[in-house]
Amino acid sequence: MSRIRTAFFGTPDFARTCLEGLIKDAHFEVVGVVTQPDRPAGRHLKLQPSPVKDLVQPLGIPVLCPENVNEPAVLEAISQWKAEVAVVVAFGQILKQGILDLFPRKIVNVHASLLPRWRGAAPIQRAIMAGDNETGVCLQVLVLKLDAGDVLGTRKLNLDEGLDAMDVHEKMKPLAVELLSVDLMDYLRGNLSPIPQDESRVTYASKIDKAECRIDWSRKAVELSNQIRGLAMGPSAACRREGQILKVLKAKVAPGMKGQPGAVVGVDENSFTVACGSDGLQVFLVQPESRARMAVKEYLKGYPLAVGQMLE
RNA sequence: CGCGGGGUGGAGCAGCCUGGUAGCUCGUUGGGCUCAUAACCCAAAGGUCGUCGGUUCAAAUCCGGCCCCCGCAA
Repeated sequence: MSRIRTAFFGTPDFARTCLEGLIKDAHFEVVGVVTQPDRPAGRHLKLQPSPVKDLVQPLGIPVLCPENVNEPAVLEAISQWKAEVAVVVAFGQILKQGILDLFPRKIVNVHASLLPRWRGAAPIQRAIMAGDNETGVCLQVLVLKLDAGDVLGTRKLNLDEGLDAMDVHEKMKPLAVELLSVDLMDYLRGNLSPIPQDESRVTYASKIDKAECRIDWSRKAVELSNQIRGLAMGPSAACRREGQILKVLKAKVAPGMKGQPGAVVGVDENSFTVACGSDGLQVFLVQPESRARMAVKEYLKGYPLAVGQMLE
């Protein structure tokens, strides 16, 4: 059995998991990887390799880290790999026609939503923030228009168990790997017909803006819960206590709690509850400014809260 | 040299500015109360105050070096 020569484009942790899956899969031979250049990151802004580069470098697989993949020189280097198929997962750069031409109908993308819903940058977060009941992962043929390709396969994920973006991200990993090992193979063998997206159902998942992280206590508790869960992976939702930022990382709706929005209306050993526009929000995990995240149980020992106190 | 916060009994914090008895909320252990308890009452154990040096009669506190941790940002 000859293995399919495969090129991989990806950058963060999620892409790394997908790549690991491909490398372990005997049907594929990963002959080259493209990822984002090392970026300054961490506490002193030292250059850090992407998770994908980190995985692949010790394995001796060729890696390209171009500032812009669409440069002719980069295209040329990629074509040298003589890959038959390309897989793109959270790469972070827009692929233009030049790349697509290297892999006619054989460049596919794993996208973390149920396309055509949530095309774009932050699909997991947007699905949760919008209060969707389900989301998922799908495999699509890459086309020039962002996330608008024919869909090859889908794996659904129920969203209604208080999962936050971090949880969903983790649950999606094995589903993505499955799409690449099963659905992609089916497609390449011609056993699967691509399904065009229904353009009337398209929504866009624009990237998260920091301004969206502010908790507005006058909103409904259920909306705040969605906001908190959706932002759990990125910057996190935050309010202020006496001028200091207080991130809220885990909370649930406390039905029936009433009070002036932002007022603490209940405190017990493991949580505190804040009144919202409707119902209340019971908070379990927080992160004070300049501190590590901590359970509210611990938080209350050092930062006592009393009923009646206001959060902004 | 990206910006900022911090290292104080097992946990989360206060005390530092204005040097002079190691504090708070918990936890742990023992005892009491109780039909009972994760509740309540009493008591106890447990800390080289990150580290090295300096100033001082005296340093958790002031000064300097070093180590470590965290947040923001990207």
